[in-house]
Amino acid sequence: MELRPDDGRLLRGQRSRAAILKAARELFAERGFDRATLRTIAERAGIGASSIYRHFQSKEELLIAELLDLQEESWRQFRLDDQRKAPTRERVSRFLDCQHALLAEDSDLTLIALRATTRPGARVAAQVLSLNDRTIGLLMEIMQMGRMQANLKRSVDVLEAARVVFNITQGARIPWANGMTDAESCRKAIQTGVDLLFGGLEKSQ
Amino acid sequence: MELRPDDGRLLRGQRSRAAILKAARELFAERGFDRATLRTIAERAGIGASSIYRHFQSKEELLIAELLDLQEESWRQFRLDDQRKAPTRERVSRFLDCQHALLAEDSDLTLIALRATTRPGARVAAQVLSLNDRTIGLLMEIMQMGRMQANLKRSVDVLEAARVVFNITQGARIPWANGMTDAESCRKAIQTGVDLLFGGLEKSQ
DNA sequence: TTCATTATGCGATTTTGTTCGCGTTCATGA
DNA sequence: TCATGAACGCGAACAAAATCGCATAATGAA
Repeated sequence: MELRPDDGRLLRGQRSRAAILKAARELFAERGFDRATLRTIAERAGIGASSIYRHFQSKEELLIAELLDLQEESWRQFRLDDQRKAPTRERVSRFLDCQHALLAEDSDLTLIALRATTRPGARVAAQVLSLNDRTIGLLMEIMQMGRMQANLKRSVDVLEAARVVFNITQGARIPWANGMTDAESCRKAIQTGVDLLFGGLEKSQ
Repeated sequence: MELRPDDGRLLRGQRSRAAILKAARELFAERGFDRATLRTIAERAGIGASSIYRHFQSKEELLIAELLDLQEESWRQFRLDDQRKAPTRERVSRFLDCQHALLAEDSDLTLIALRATTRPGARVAAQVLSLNDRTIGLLMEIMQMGRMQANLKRSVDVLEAARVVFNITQGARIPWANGMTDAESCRKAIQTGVDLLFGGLEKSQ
């Protein structure tokens, strides 16, 4: 039987879900993902620890929900003043800068998203991979436009190119998220990588 | 006080360590990393579960030891008939093919190595990151030679270029390790990525 | 020998993510 | 009014990695 959207049980559930997410965000920010236990999150949210599993399938999902919002926001900011006629390289750079600006505030997010992709079969892995695919899709869109405008070589496989760009960002963030480089070096590494990709390595004769 | 290398305690420790690694490899191969518990590993190795921690700091380290061997082996195979005068692109491709051929037999290894890099502060994370750096170093060597032989543009930052190549491989392996593509598609994705990087995306005028 | 030191081994315990069984609440329909 | 079913909540329990305190064995120094 179908429940009406304003059913009292559903409403209570939504309040709980929101309280859990709020508590989780706070505690992740205070102690980091691994040090924030589900029991303390539940306590702050005012419910029992096991009740969390009525709303999320795993601890990681608590963070991924946040990553999803963040990505949406970065795309929104990018589109805010995207010059569709600008050179493809510049558009890609701006896209990555928008993303970096937001991600740079929370290295845990990057790390846990990556960790989630090492849980084959889990729903959270599929979520992150599909989120990655959406990012790749947007990059592909930008590059496809460049290819049409004869800005890029016609021989370029835009899907593969978008994947390469994505992998460059992903790879550059790992040392940063491990505290081995700062956010600015991470940004520069991404930019350098993109420049190399666009310009190519081989001497043109 | 310094212990002699043939001290009875050290020898016993080495035997235990070897037994643990042997049992771990077998069980990882039989059930995969996550399904192999430390208790069963310890049981097969003929020791107590907690004793494993005398020799390794975490379960993941048991697998990383294997990854280390595998990398050494792939480098050995690469050097076996490396044509130092061949075009840089070809040398890089061969390098990656050697690596892929060995890794393709064990997707768990790739996945757990990646997961290990999401454990900031842990020794295993540093181990994997430093192993990655060695791979990047070898790639850099190859490209530096190409740059000297005027095979690559002089403006190329070989370290960054090597990082990009590495990130391409790393990124391409995630969907494969999650069972979303097969090993051959993974290999092709790596090759396509490298080709794009060498050729560049932009139209040369 | 005796004592101190060091590496190793181990059972008990802790920690933490997750599952289970049961109860509660709330709308619906006969 | 009362049974039904669905979403939610919870304490107990489970699973597995990791920690702790203590015991044992091996060696060298006194």
